[in-house]
Parts: sequence; structure tokens; C-alpha cells
Amino acid sequence: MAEAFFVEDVSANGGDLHKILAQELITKEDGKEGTALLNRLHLRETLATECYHGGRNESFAFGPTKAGKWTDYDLCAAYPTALASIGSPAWDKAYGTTEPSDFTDQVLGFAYVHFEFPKSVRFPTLPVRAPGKLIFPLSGESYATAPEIALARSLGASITIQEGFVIPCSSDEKPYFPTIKKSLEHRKAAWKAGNDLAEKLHKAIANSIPGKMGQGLPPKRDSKDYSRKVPPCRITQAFLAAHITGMIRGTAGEILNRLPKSATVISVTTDGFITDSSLAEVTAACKGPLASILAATRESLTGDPRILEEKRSAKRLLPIRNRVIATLAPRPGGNLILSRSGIRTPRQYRSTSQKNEWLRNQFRERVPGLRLTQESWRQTAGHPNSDFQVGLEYDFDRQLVYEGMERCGRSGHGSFSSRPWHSLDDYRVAAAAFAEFRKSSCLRTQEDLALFDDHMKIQRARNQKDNPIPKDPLSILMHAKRSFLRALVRGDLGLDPYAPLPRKELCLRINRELAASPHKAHLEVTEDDLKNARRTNSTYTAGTIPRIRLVEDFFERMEAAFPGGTLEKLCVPLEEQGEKGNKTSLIYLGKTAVLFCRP
DNA sequence: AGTGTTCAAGCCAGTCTTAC
DNA sequence: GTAAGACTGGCTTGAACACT
Repeated sequence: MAEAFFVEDVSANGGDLHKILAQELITKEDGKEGTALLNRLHLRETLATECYHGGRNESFAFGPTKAGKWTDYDLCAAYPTALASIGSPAWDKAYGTTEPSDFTDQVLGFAYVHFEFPKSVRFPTLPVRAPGKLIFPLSGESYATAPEIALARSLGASITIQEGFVIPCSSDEKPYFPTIKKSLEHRKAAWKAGNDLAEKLHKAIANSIPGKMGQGLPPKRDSKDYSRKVPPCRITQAFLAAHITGMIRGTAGEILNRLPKSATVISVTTDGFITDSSLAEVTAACKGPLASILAATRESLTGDPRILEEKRSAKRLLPIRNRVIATLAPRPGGNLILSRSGIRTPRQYRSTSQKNEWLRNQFRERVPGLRLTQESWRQTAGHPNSDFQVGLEYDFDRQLVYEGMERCGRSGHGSFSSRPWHSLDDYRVAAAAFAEFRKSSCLRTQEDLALFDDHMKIQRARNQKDNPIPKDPLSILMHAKRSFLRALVRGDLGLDPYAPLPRKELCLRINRELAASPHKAHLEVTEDDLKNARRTNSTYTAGTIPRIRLVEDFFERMEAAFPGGTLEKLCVPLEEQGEKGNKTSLIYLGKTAVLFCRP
């Protein structure tokens, strides 16, 4: 429908469909006439396709919020407006470049970049693909569009373009504008005539045009099966599709970063976000370069330069995960803020308020490993068994930060804010650690978060090559105890004054210090333990034990019992595990200490 | 004090089973 | 059909006891 509307409207206005979609007529292998992408762009389509990501969907908070005025703002007709804003692309002037300043918000530009944002940036804006989702870390590699690169630079990010190209655009003419305008006029007319169905239809058409441009693009490098699932349509256009989604992610990111530091943002979903920032503050945040482009286009389209509308508001919210949020306390006369992301409610819960209540209760009473059925979009396309299971825990798109306890029903629950991950790797470690953690625990309190933090440290240590660290914290504590004893009997790590002491005395000293430890049953040492520690095949490696709380507590006690000992050296270096720099290891072969650096 | 030995526990990779 | 979970067998390591 949208495809036909676009094609017919362009022709009706005397526009050149091939020209605005960068196509030309060719003779195919079989001698028949057909259309193809301009030769100059053909090789670049792959890079543009890699830059075509979906919308920015992120949850920035977890658990009950404080009381306030939380508002759900929406970018009006985001994708159609972004399409209408594009100036006439000079397709035949496309050029390759690695100069970041070539990627302005006035061009179509696509690049594979290395980037690093300053730590102070609350909402980094370059998308990084993780399995099944997009994340926005402080540093990494990204396939990004020109508006996103321009925005990242304005936020102080350092950017290196590995591979990129730019298609200049002339702002004198906006070839996609008339069609979008026509579609919005149809919608307005239907609304005036009270024709609800026609209004919805024209809204759907306008929103579908950018979507159709992304239909049937070649598969991305990391796609699950390497085949086009949907064939391309007449208006499939990688460069426009990628630019439009990049422009909207960029605009959302620009607004979020221009909000006052005091503002709390709960979540962002493609073309909307929820915050406690006032309308005045949000309006002021819409004065950035990208938002201004949309505002000018919006004004030409509708006569109104506002790009945001307030949709719903509430007094207290319960953000859970990406696109899953309930209202804890509504505002008088306000609509409930509820999104379930397809989580199926039992049939007896019909009204929005009942469903909201149900989700709140599910969250409050959740147990480890809870699984709810999420209906997938494929169900509607005739795949009856394509539902999947989701829990009601945070999805760790960002690193959680404990803020305090808040009331949640009759009991309390931690309220968490978040900060961006430093890198994709940090996200991966957290996701893997949480998969393990959630089997036996829920994340409700500060203590739970600390426990999870231990799981992440373990996960990170286990990711190091040749570091056979056990999975569970208690086993790691036992491992730490063995490593300590092995160092002790050899007189390493500043323990040399104690090595000659009789085993009996060493045992006494250790066990006396452990008398007050809650884990003394596991840690108490026998003379046999010291004997075994002295064996030639009893080795240990410095710099490998994760700094979980149990281990830190144990090492503190042992350093008190053996002043001068530097057991800290057994732990993973503080400056952050792995990758960066060489790891210095002490490996004992026989009675001789061998010190070497791992490459 | 040092070394030999044994049995249990933990881990991993591969295979089978079950739920959706 | 897929993916998660359960099960299995081989291997390594550690704890404990025995012996010199």
C-alpha cells in the first residue's frame, strides 16, 4: 500500500522515481529490461545496509521510581518527517572519505567507525550491534550514519573513520517532501471528516514508506541465516532507509543529552522517551541541530514546528526492562503508562488497568527463573509456535546503579538508575553473568546488585585465557585459600618470614584469625592442607582470582595474620581485567618460581 | 617432613530429551 | 524445528589417609 502510494504520487507529480531512488535501467543477463542501483553506489550498498539498524530502544532504569511527574514524549511522525527532510541526493557525486568532518547532518553519509565518548556523556549515541539488540556503549566500533557521527563529535567523542562515504545533498530541493506532505494532508482530511479508519490508514501509509525502503535489503554480516527473507520492493533503498533510522536515533540521542543533568530518563523507544523533565526543559532540549532540521521540516509539513508531543503521564512508574513498564501511581485524569512488549496476560485481565495491576503483581512476586510468554510479531504472520519466554528482570543494556529503596506494593524494592557500558565486551560479560545469576536469584536490593557484581567479576576472570576459575563464589573462595597456602609455604608475596615456621604454628595463626569469619567452616586449615600445598604439582597463578567480596574479606584477614603479605597480587589487576597490557604470572614448577609475562 | 595413593568432586564436551 | 535443560562419560584436581 505504502509502496504503491509512493510510486504513484511521485509519478503523478512528474517526479523521476529512478532518480530519487538512485536507480537506472539496465539490460539483465536474460536480455530483459530491469532496474538496478547506480553502478557508483552498488559496491557501497553493503556498508549502507550495515548502517541500517532499527530504532533506539533502551531502558535506563529498573525498579520503582520516586514520585514525580513522569511524562511519555513522542516524536511526531518521526520517520516520515526524517524522510521529508532529506535534500536532493547527488548520487553520482558519492565519494569515499575517512575525514570525520565530512559527515555532517546535511549529507547522506555511512561509515564504519572506531569511537570513544568522554565518560561524562550520559547517553552515548553510536549504535553497536550485540546479539539480537543494539547497545550504546562509551567506546567501540559502530556502523553509523552521518547525523549520528556529527552528533557524536559534538558530544566530544573521538572518532576514527575506518571506511566511509558521503553522498552530498542539495537543500534547494526536497524530493521526498511532497509525497509525505500529501499523505499527511490525506490523514488530516480524514480526521476532519471524522473518518477514523481512513485516518489510521493514512497514518500507517506515511509510517510505512520509510519501512518499505528498508524491506528486503541484503543480509547483514551477523544475520542468522544468510538469505533475503523478504524480497526487495520497488522502493527498497538502503541509503535512505539507513539515513532515516540514523537521523531519528540521532535526534532522540541529541535531545536526551541536552536535558539537564538533574533530569532522570526512564527509557527511550524508537521515537519516544519517558522522563521527569519538565515540558519547558524538554522543549529547550529540542533546539539542537538534528532536532532543528526535523522542526523546520515539520513546520513546512504542518505549519507547526513542534516535534514532540506529550502522550501520557504518571506519578510513579515501574520500569522493568526494554519496552516493559507499568504504572505504580497514576496522575489524576492521566492515562496509565503501560507497555508489555507482547507479554501475554491471562484472559481474565481485560482492561488496561487490570493488565497494569497484573504486571505489577507479577514483578513484585517474581521468583528466580520466572518465564512469561511473549507473543512474537511472527505469530500474526502465521507462525503459531513462535512465542518465546521472557523474565521480569533488567536486560542489562546498561550498567545498573543502586539509588535507594522505594515502596512497591506492601514491600520495598530497590530503585536503580544506570550508566552506559564502557564497551560491547562489558555488556557481553554482564549478559552472560546475569544468565547465570538469574537462575538462583532476583535483583531486588543493593545486596543483590553487589552479589551480581561478584558474578560479573567471576565471568570476566573466566573469560581470560588459561584461567580455570570455578563458577560459584564459594568454590572461588576455596581456590583463593589454596593459592594463599601455596604462596605461604613457599614464602612468596611478602610471606617469606613465615615459610620456615612449623606447620602447627601456621595452622594456629590462620585459624585464630578466621575465628570470627562467617565462612570459617570452609576456610579452616589442617596440617595436611599445608603438606599438600607444598607439593611440586600444587601451582598457583598470580593475577587470576576475581575480587569478589568473600575473597577480599579472606585476604584482609590473612594479611592481618601475616603482616607484610601482599595477597592482593593474587587477584585480577584492578585497572581492569584482561586484554589491555600483559599479565604477569607466577607459576611454580617444582620448587623454583618462574616469573614470566604472558604475551 | 616428604611422598604415594585413592576416592570424590568438579568441569567440559557431546548427546539425548523435553517444552514450546 | 529450535533451544534450553538433563544426562553421561572422560578427564583433571583436591582432600585425606598411609607409609617411609
